[in-house]
Amino acid sequence: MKRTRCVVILGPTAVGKTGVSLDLAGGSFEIISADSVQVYRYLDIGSGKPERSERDRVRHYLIDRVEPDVSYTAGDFCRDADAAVREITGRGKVPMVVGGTGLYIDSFFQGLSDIPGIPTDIREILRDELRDRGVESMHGELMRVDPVFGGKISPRDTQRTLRGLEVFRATGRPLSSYFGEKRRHGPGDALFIGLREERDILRERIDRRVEGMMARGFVDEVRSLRRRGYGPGLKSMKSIGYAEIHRFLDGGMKLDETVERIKTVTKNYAKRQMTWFGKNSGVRWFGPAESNALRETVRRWLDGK
RNA sequence: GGUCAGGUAGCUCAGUCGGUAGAGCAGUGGACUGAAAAUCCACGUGUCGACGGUUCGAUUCCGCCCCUGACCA
Repeated sequence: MKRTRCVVILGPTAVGKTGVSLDLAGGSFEIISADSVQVYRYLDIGSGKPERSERDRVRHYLIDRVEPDVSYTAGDFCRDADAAVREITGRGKVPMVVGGTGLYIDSFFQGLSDIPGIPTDIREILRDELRDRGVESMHGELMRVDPVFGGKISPRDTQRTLRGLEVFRATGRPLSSYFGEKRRHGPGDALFIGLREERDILRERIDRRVEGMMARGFVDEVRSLRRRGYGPGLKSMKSIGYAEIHRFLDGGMKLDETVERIKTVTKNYAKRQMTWFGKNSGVRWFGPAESNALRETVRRWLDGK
């Protein structure tokens, strides 16, 4: 078996990826969700998961993959997506990767360096040190052990500073020393399709989408998450909307402010996604009026074995 | 009607002991190797409410007017 064929649908939030992918799926595709929030069980409304009925119609992978208290990563995604691709092709179908998490998609198709997992105690120690010393001091330490990586990031970039340090402490090697060693993951033969929408229209769609989530009981969803013991400290609960509603439930914001805030941060996010995907060469972009051309492109690609 | 507090960037506000002003948020552009819906970087000229006065010079001081809020009637 050589290169597995695969279609990828990407684009900013609220652009309509779910609808388009379900339209295209027909009987020949099964969908792999490349979405860092839809992987979590119980995060349904706020993550914009496809409806149950839609998931019954077309088989979906990597939705509800883990409980909300685990920390799912890009590496996990690569492994899981790999297995899903194998399963789908084994069933005689074509995998369609659909999602807006650029890091997941790039990691899967361009590969991720093979860095060992980090023991949780190292992460905990780092978090304590961060609290005591502050980011800049931590970044100073990173500059001593990995000036290449440290020099590329801001001294205030908490996330990457900690990442650099945890890799060094766990493996004794600078993170940057792994960068040359890439392991290829995804299928080599993929058709990348980007969904685009005019900026102002996308912003309006986001407003309506957030309002729809609130109407469908987003707040209750977060309440029940809390009842199950999934509090605001969890990684999954830092996701857009969830973090804001936790704050609302803790009395930190009024409801109307919360809704406005969610709309705003969703728009911020859509912009970041467009920046990410914009860098991606080899993506064929389609607007909302070009669904026929899109369909035709996919059909031709499928037939052109 | 009176008193007090305000009217400064799209929004919330800071400031100028008189020399035409700057933060946060928003917005725009960008980065991105296992938390990525995360994390981070860059970009700040606007009749400083209107009109007069004082002054070499007023957004700043004075007068008057308009608007907003609170309180008193």
